[in-house]
Amino acid sequence: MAKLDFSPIADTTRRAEIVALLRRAILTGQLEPGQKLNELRISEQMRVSRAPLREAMRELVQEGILTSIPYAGTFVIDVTAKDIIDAYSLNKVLDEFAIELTWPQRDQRFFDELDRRHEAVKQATRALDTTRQIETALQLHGLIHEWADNSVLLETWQRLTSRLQMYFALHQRARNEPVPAEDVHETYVALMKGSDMRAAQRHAREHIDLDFEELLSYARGLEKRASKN
Amino acid sequence: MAKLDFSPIADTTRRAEIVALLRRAILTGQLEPGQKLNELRISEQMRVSRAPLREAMRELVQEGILTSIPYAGTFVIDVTAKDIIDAYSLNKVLDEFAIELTWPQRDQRFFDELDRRHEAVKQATRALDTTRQIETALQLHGLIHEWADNSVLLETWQRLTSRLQMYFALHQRARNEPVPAEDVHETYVALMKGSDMRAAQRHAREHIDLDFEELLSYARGLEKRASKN
DNA sequence: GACAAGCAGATTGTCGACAATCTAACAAGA
DNA sequence: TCTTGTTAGATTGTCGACAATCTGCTTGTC
Repeated sequence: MAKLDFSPIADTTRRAEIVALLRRAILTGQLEPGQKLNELRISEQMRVSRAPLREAMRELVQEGILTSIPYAGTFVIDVTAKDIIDAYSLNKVLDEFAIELTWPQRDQRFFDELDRRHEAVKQATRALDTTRQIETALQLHGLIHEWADNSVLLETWQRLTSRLQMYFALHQRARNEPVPAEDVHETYVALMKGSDMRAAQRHAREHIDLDFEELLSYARGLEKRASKN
Repeated sequence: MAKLDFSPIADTTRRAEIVALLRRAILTGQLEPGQKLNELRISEQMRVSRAPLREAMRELVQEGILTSIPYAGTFVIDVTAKDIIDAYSLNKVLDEFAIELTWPQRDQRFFDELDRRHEAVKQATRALDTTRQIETALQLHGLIHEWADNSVLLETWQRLTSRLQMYFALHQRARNEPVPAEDVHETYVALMKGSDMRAAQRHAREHIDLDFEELLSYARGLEKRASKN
């Protein structure tokens, strides 16, 4: 028999498609933080009944990007400066752990995949596609978590990433400048190919802090705006 | 005005109650790993319709203790030795982080709460109430995560804890001996009250490893049994 | 004008029924 | 005997309607 790997077939339920649609809308900032999701309106727009929509929303609530208040409604989570700080500081810890687990397992396939994802970021950057740039950067970043061979870590990181992606998207949306033009991942990729694990861990931590400062200033702006109400 | 803290009123939806019921059934091992949840049967037993039940199940799927296959059913997650290893190794990392965050914030209220929870564990142990013993031990363990003042960390730890509680419950159920009789938390509490943070972190890691060995042997048994089918 | 009671509209929560899909058993053919 | 097609039953996925709850406005009273 030919040894062909079939990928799992796509989810065929409306629910799964709704989840994907909503998640994308939230993570790209099309649905803004705090905004209420009206079930009737959305279900009519999507041409589905409220049952699968509500189930989809329950999933996203547990995923941490929606929040629900009984009999009041379901809302996109609010973004506070503290949330961003918390998410980032945990992300650092997870990254250090992921690098530690991945390190002894690096092989040619890992390096190839690293390059592939790095290339995808550069391409999105050249195309000035900010949404895609965020996505690809997080995917590059996520390789160590996939490679770490720890399903709980991967799952945890993916949950965290949802929020990070949302924060970045909001940030990008807020300032209308184009994205950081130059390639900030060059050093990271080089270090992950190198032989000094501690250095890689250190850089991951510092590199994060870099983007972080920008995000935080955005979040502080949000805070101020909110406190006026 | 009298400064009285009101606790939030109970969730009034059926969905929330169903979630609580199902979670408890799973975490105490009344529903076994791999077991299928028949929607019609459960909804009849609980005297509710399938809609809130299905929404509840979606939540528990995202919580990581159920797994769903479209048109096939929703099942209690399987427990493999690797899952336990993964969960525990991540738990160690989170613990170290939580201790680091909590350390500078420890105050009298913290110490009091530590003692209170410690006392609850001892009481459950004396009463030979294994289920409650697991619960209280995890609550004692969770104090550092609550005190760390990092909402993302807390949320992450709670997700992880669900599984740990399930693993422990299964383990306790498997062997019919009474639980570890003596108080294994004495040292931990003392260290958390002390002044050597590194020592506390080290102990948390080692103490975990202790219980861990027992759990693992249980998981390996499961593996063997599964591979025979 | 301030305030409470009550009503109307909108929205969420829940229900029972129907449609789509899967599973397992059986039959037909090579 | 093995494979393939068919069918019946059971189960999950989805729908439209109804019940419970909230919100904001109006009304009446002081």
